[in-house]
Amino acid sequence: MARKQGSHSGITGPKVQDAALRLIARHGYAAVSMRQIAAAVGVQAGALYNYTEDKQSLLFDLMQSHMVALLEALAAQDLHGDPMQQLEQFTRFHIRFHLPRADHVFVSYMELRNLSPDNFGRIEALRRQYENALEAILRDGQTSGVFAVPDTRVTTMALIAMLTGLSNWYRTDGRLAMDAIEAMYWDLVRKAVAA
Amino acid sequence: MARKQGSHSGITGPKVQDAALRLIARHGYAAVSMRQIAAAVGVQAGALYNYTEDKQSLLFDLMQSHMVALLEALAAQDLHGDPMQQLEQFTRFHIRFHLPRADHVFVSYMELRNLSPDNFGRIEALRRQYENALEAILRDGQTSGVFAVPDTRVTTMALIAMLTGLSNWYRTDGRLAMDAIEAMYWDLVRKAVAA
DNA sequence: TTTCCAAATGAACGGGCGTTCAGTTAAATG
DNA sequence: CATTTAACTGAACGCCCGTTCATTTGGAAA
Repeated sequence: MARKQGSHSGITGPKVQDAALRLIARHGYAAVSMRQIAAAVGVQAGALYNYTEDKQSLLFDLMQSHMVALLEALAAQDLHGDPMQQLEQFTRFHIRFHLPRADHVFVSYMELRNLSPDNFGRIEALRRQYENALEAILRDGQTSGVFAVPDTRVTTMALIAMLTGLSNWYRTDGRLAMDAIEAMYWDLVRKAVAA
Repeated sequence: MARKQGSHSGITGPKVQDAALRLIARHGYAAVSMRQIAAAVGVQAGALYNYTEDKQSLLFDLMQSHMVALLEALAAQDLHGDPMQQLEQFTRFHIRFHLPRADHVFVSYMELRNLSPDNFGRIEALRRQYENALEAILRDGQTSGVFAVPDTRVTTMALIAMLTGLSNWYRTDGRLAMDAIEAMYWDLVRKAVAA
């Protein structure tokens, strides 16, 4: 019953990624089987291997594409103005990028230990790039006297944890809209680092 | 070769918990087998069932004991003084309690989705108790005008995420001692909520 | 209409899984 | 020393795992 209607490679491929993302975010990489992913796509397990080398690559590709999209979107922001303005742009960008991608965020931060050592190193390097972008803003502000942070590295990690943690409890049907959340978090960030 | 020397139930029991905690923190609940845990303890897989009803209970007990210990330690703090002082005590307590328990923290925040619905509800209730303790302080400070937070619930979640995230990158052999970290995080927290 | 081949099937591979349990061991008890 | 029993073994249960591959299918190309 192969190829029931039309050529499928352009359709099934993305469906595999989508199903894998949703299932892994929900149950965890180790708890999801290739047969479950295949069932969600509507094929047999063997067919998945037309679209991924193996299960590990499936996880790595999900995480890499998320990180690459994040870094590209950040670059496209073209942050400008003084450090305080740049920090506001970064903060709002972070929230706006992450909130609609709850599954990606979940997988990227919870499944690091299921990556092979090589793949872990690659994802870590991308993460560090992103952290460094924030730290550069904090250093600029510290130098120019706009910020008074105890340590730029520690503050970077603290702020990213605070912002990313939002994805763990925010619900689109909750009592607060994204704009309101964004304003509240910017308020907290601004005060925390202000001189 | 049963019972090689002395009665073991008081020894093997804790060893099972320790091995399970370390292995689950390292590899994840679903990725760790009962046989691996047994091997780390030095027994056969079947012997584990003298100490736990099943694998699920092993995970739940680890998380519950962590949360109960956290709430008991918090109660023992007997927070006193004005809201700002109480917030400082809470912040420093949180860091001092969590930093030496990296494995417990990791498991408690990463394996929630591997709990059965009933067990999930129980752990969530304990977590909410802890969050509420912080939110009560924030509300007091907001009422008395010492704090100026945008929303006590949002601020609670933001602060806890920031503080707990520390466990994900702090290394005891890193460049910063716990006391220094504690002071830095308190600095960030204080400024973020101050009126 | 015939040929071609991308796409998917379905069975099979060896192996590991959580859990149970009859049997064995050796420390504790009398 | 004889008995009891807590602690553990080792084998077995049925089941699911990731991955491979010969085979089948049916739309597209000639």
